[in-house]
Amino acid sequence: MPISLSAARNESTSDRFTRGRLAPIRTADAPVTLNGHLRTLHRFSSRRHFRPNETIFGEGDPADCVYKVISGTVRLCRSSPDGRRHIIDFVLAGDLMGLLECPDQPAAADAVSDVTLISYPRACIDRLVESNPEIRARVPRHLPASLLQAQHRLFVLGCHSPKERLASFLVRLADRTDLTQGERLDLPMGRQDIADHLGLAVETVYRAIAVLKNSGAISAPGAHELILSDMCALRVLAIESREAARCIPS
Amino acid sequence: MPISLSAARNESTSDRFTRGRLAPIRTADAPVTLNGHLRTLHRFSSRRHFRPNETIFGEGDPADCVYKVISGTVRLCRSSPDGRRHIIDFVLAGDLMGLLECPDQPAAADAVSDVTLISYPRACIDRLVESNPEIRARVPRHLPASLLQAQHRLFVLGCHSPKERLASFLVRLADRTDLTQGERLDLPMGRQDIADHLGLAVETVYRAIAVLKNSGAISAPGAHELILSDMCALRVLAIESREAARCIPS
DNA sequence: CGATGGATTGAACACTCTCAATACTGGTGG
DNA sequence: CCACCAGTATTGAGAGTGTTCAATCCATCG
Repeated sequence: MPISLSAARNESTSDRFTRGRLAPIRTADAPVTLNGHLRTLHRFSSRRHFRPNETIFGEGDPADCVYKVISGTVRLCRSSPDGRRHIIDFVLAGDLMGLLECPDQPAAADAVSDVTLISYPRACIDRLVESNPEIRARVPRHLPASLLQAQHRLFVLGCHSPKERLASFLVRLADRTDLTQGERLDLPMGRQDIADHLGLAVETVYRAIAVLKNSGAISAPGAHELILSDMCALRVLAIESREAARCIPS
Repeated sequence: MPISLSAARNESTSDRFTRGRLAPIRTADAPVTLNGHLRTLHRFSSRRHFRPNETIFGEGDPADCVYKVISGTVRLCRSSPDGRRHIIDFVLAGDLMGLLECPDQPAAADAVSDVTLISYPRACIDRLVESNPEIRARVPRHLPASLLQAQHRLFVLGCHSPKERLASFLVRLADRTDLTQGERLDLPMGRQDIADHLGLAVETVYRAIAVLKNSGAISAPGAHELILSDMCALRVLAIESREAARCIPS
């Protein structure tokens, strides 16, 4: 189960579903069951808080919960015995993680910044899903999205230069946070995290940032905030394969 | 005759199908419906053949079919306008492709070797799945597996040296073809394909192969077949993160 | 039996990584 | 309030590795 479905821009689905605001279902006995499960879900869910760099769960831990990140940023990483680390993805506020079915966590999760999340026992979720065709039809939409996302990142790691990787990363982050042109982009993660996410050395990340700054595509008021002044240029760099360069200048 | 013909055939198939020739679904008589769907599926499926390098479908084509590869090997690739190409994965005989729900193909597919496959209209599959809980329970298992696989490859591309990437690739190929120790591994794809899959230059692939040969881990009777003489060493190289080095010497 | 395209190897180069040094920053304690 | 400290950010220089360019070999095919 695990891995992160961080691509979950499907907020509407998850929100409604976790908060029990679903419209009543018309099939014979479904409503009762559904409400029962929702109650159970609510009863067993718990809100938790983590400090920066605190571990939420480790690689290989039993994957018995689904999490919804309320605030803060989480990183999902895999590491090899010799210390190399790869950050599969960052999970932002509003995203779900742990949706992927799998007996134990395929990646570790730890807090990048202060994190608040709600954990739901997987069994409850499963029952809820089973008992309700509507939910069933919606939840699995996350997977295809994550898979597409992963494939795109494979493309990036396989073919792109540091500058392009960074642009890719920034563009996606901006899109995920509904950033409007010129607004400040919050970068909760450190440079090392970015490096491990993009398959680069930290210094290379700094240099890529410097290059983008010099070219005028971005500016950096602080280490943890950027202004993407030229989204158009960034999108061109972050070659989005066939939907390439669909550039909408401000 | 190649592409246009096949595309045309595709079209007509799906057209006919989507024009509502299907029996309506009634929950009551599921068995009947199921059989009906199976019949429909059979009627609209078609067996097709492709020569090496022939295109099966292109990136962005409407994704209206699910394919089962009967024989041969297919490569799924994404490419950027400037010619860089990444091979997401190879599809081997017996594998399914096109299961991912998505309006249009996120990657192009073309034949590596001579390929025979059967295509099923997606809509048929969807109805079949909907109408049968057993099938429904099975089909979606593919996705989590693919996602895990993709995440593992991200790790490989992000953190591993050419030698390690090659080892990873070979080990997986061996595992997928149920290769027993010492047996010949068939490598249907060319060196360039391997390079594009591993995010390396062709020459680097040659050199990685040379290194593995010199270390005695593999030997190469021909360009398209290898003998993995030391699977153990290969698995150690192909650091499989937490299940690392689960080495079972012959 | 040339020819074309893939496989293979060599050498030079470019780029990223590594190592190392310096500058910030927030937090702590005097 | 300021000095200090630890961790992170940033920049520089050199080394190593993968890429690029170029040449050769080999096999399949007309």
